[in-house]
Amino acid sequence: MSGWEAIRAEVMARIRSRVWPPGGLIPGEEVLAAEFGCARATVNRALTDLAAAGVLERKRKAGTRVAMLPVRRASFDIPVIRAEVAGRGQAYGVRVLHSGRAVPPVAVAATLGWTGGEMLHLVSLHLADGQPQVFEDRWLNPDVLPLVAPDFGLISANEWLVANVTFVSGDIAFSAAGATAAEAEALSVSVGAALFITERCTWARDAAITWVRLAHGPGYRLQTLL
Amino acid sequence: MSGWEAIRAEVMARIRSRVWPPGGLIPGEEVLAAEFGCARATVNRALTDLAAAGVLERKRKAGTRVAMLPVRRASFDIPVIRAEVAGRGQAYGVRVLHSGRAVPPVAVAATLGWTGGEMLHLVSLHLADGQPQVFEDRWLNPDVLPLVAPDFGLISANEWLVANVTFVSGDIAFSAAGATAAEAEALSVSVGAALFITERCTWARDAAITWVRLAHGPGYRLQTLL
DNA sequence: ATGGCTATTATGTCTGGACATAATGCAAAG
DNA sequence: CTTTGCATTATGTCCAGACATAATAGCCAT
Repeated sequence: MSGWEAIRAEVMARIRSRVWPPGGLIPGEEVLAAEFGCARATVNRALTDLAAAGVLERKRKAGTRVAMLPVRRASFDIPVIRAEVAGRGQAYGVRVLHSGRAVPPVAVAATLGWTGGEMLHLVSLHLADGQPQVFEDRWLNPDVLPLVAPDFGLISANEWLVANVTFVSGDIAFSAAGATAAEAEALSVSVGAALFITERCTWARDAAITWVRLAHGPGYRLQTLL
Repeated sequence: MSGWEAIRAEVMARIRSRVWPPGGLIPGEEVLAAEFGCARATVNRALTDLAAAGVLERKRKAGTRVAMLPVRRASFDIPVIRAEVAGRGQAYGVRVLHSGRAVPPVAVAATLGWTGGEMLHLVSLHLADGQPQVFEDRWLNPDVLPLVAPDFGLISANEWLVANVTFVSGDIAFSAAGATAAEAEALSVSVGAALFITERCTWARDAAITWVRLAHGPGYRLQTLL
């Protein structure tokens, strides 16, 4: 029960018991090192970790203080549909509903910064034990694909991209939206039913790779411990 | 352009350019330290950071390999309503719609592990420039409150708790749901409209503190960079 | 008072060394 | 052939000291 994790635990205990109240300044690293009988680097390791978790706020010279809001940041694993389904012991499957080339909607082109013409448009449905789970609407930059496009009915587009395309940056957003007609039919819900939406964009060095919108069926939750 | 962040950047560059492909084993810390002309601890700092971000997977003796899924983990700041509203330059306000004591619904009691009788029930509406933003439904353990309860019309329950109650653990979940009658009226949307839901539970050492469900108005997005 | 300069100080980072720990693979014993 | 145990090895952690950096606080001149 020693090491930097023990120090982190002790610091957390003092924060929770309000020995060090929110907003309060805590002793400097050297003082704590002396108290715990370890090197300053070890205290630094613990405090840096807590700062990364949002529990502490550190500034040079100003010192370290307890964050006003004890839990400011949460992190969780981005779900991979196949892994999620397999994790529940169900059989995973994809069904391609539509595949073709078209000019993307303005909203998609704008988000990706796409100024070319047509993109590859792929609409598919992810299944668990044959039951519809997630409705996927994806636009792909055709330049990132090989001349002979892979068969996205065999491997999901997401997994093919992860394995074959160098990605540089991206963003992800969560929201709620009513089911469109296409989504409603594919997911067997009524039009307008509340769906959980994940929207993801990825870019290579200077070119867009893909934009994807996942509509999760009812009951879907994204959960994490604080 | 030196230091452990430079090493992290260089490692990332090699991963992205597929010099080190997904699933591949990368050189050991000592080898990299020699190559970069720095101490092993510095390489360790960089690799540990990338492992925390989910980009690398490290195991003693087995070595370090590039994660199969390049972005497995995302983190973002948990929004604090008052801060969000203020950040947009709008005036923040709360309106308490209901306040009283009652036995909580089974679902709430079960999630919190509450076996007592009545809890404090608080329904309020968060406003930005007078416009409804978020509908809050909260159940509070009365034991954590002082004899003279604070006025939650002046300070939001969340902020009072953060400042006054020692919290130990909790969890948070995001989902989508259709607006209930009460939510629809308060937020000026139609019944059944898709709302983004945040649900949070917190516990003290052994007792429940609070359960809260926030229903965000249409257009709400939770966004983060990858 | 006010503006800018400087000394101080807490954290950030790095070094080069050390021991701890866990997992692997080989070798010896059953 | 299987199992047990040991040596090897890569990462995990730690130390003591050093310098870098940023931000504060006080000082001084205007």
